[in-house]
Amino acid sequence: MTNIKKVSELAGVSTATVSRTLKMPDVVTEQTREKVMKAVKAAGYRPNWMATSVKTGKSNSLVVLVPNLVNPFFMRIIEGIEQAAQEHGYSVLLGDTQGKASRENDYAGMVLSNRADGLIQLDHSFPFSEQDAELAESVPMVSVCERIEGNRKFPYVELDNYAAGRALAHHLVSYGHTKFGVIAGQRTSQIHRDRLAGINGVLSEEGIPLLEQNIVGQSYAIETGIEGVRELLSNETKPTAIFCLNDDIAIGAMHELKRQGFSIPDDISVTGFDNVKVSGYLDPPLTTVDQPAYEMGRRAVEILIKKIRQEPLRRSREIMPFQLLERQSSGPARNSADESDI
Amino acid sequence: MTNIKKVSELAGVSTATVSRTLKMPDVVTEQTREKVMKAVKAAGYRPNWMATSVKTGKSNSLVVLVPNLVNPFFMRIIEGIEQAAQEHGYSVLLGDTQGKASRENDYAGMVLSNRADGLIQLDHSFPFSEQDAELAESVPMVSVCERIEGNRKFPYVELDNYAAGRALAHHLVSYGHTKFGVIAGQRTSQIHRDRLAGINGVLSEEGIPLLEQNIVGQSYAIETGIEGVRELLSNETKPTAIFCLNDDIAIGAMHELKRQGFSIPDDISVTGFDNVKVSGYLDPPLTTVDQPAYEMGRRAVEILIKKIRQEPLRRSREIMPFQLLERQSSGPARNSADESDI
DNA sequence: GTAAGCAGTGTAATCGATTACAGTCTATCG
DNA sequence: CGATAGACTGTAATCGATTACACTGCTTAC
Repeated sequence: MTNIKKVSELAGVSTATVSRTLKMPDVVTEQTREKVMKAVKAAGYRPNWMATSVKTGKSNSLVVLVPNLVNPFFMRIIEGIEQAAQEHGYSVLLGDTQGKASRENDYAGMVLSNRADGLIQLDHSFPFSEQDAELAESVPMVSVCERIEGNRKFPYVELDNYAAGRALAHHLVSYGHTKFGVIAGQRTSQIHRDRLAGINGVLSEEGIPLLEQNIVGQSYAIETGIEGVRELLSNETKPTAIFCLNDDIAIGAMHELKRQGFSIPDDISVTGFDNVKVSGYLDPPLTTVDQPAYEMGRRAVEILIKKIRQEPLRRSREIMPFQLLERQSSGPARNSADESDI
Repeated sequence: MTNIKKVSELAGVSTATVSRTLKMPDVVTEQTREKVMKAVKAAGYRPNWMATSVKTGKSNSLVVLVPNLVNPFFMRIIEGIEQAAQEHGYSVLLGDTQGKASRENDYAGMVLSNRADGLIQLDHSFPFSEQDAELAESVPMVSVCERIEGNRKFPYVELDNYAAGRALAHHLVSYGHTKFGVIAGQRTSQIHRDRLAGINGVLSEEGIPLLEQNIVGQSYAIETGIEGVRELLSNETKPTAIFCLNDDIAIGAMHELKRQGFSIPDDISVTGFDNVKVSGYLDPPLTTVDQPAYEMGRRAVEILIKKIRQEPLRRSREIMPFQLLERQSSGPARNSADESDI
């Protein structure tokens, strides 16, 4: 292994000078700088990252906790995180938690053992274990999309999910829909509550009931959409419009509806959430809410780095703008009241 | 910061004993073990990861170089990588290269500076810069899906892309197709060459020509599929079947074909490659080749760790099995020879 | 001509661990 | 009873850097 000592011997200077040449080139003479640089090249020397980290106490790494890697929406966020981190000289440790607490504990522990300087949580849970909870209070941590549960004071970057829920609801109500179904994801998350509250807000203002039995599903997967549709259609009052709480669910829902011979949106309208790449290329293209996922990832990193550097935050909540994308999976409600069978 | 010294004072033992209690619990007395563990708990102590790494010379991290995070196929691979790494006590540093050499250099450099112990490359390029090339010879590196270019001797895990190309071609030829189009991704990659060679192999055996002008596209994106279809349909002889060299391209191609009023597969058959999650839920579901992406990621890690530990490899090429999924986007070729307009 | 100041470099302490080596204590054996 | 082995524990060197402090030599000011 080529270390700083070897280089210093090669260059005929002290290790201190080598270190200075590399970190603060302007404090050494041009002569020595040249000597040192030549030795560095000759030896193929790279400072040992770990050693530098021990000394400086900074790892220049961030951990990102993701419940599920395959969701393209998360990946957009992570892309933003990765870019911004890179630009600030940080690197990203990937923590696929699969939503399991033990995994979260493990990855979150990285910050406590100086393996990472900060933590970005994409899920809604507090990722530390009970016994680490106290230590964790001072850990730089930010959540994106979700809000960390409990009355913790961690900053977060999220969408105005309530308003987005309202926007979608208004959109469908204005098309004359009165019978709704909802296929939900993780029920325990704040996202779920906010989106549903937004939808419910509009519906109750309009005097439209949303029965508990018409809210089905509990995971953000394509299969949930399929099962959700089956469940909704087995109820006595069939919906003419289905809110899917993310695009994957909507993909499954649309697939199953078409398989059963329903036409979208003529028989039933479907909406999603997130605007993943494919949703614009489905048949029909999916009406959904666009989230600036990439930008949200970037913002999370900027906030986190401020936290790490102990710079003051202007605000601890960052609400990003959404955009309702009215595409062709939603349309006017059927006129007649009886489409009990096709 | 709570360090080992503080704990040792708290427990009334030496730092050596603390270290031993944590790493080799069986060499200390039960008494001291208890004392130490109590102090560890009381102080909320976690060994400093960086310090351990400096001493042991191992970072227990792997870098993964990905050209594009949003491709769900890559994410499946990374999921496998992440899982396997975790199980072996390694963590994953994510390197989104965007296909740029400078980025690759940066991330690959992590191994040279002891920030990571090994490297997994998902792209086909040799990720080190010219001046690092020599040092890089001894770096533990594995490529997945792709093969690192140049006559380097790095192990890789891949599909039999040639055979998979042949399988798809056989499938379409057996349906009576004779006029083909290909929408390709990255032309420089080995994958591209192998898949195309497989297709070409079958076609030439069958005496079916594949003109250069019917091979279009050069990136693995949905938009490539759209543009590719436009380009193919503007040629004088229109294809009755289109090979898309990945599923994203196929998604775009199907979308554009349907937009132009073509029926799939009645007018034109479409095939993909990779079997990403959504491809089974498209309308019609996409005929494609399934790659065991998750498993490939796992295998890559296993091989890499063997390399890191300098254990001998049984073989340096790992060819994974594929599976042709015949779904509904492909079917019999139209009988008539003239479907010049619809 | 001497003191002060400054630029450039070296010496050695330090970061937080691990671990070779040495030392202490107890148990066992002849 | 003394020697010896074995079980624990402590001391201090070490990993590969960074950096406070000290030192040297030169310039400038009085």
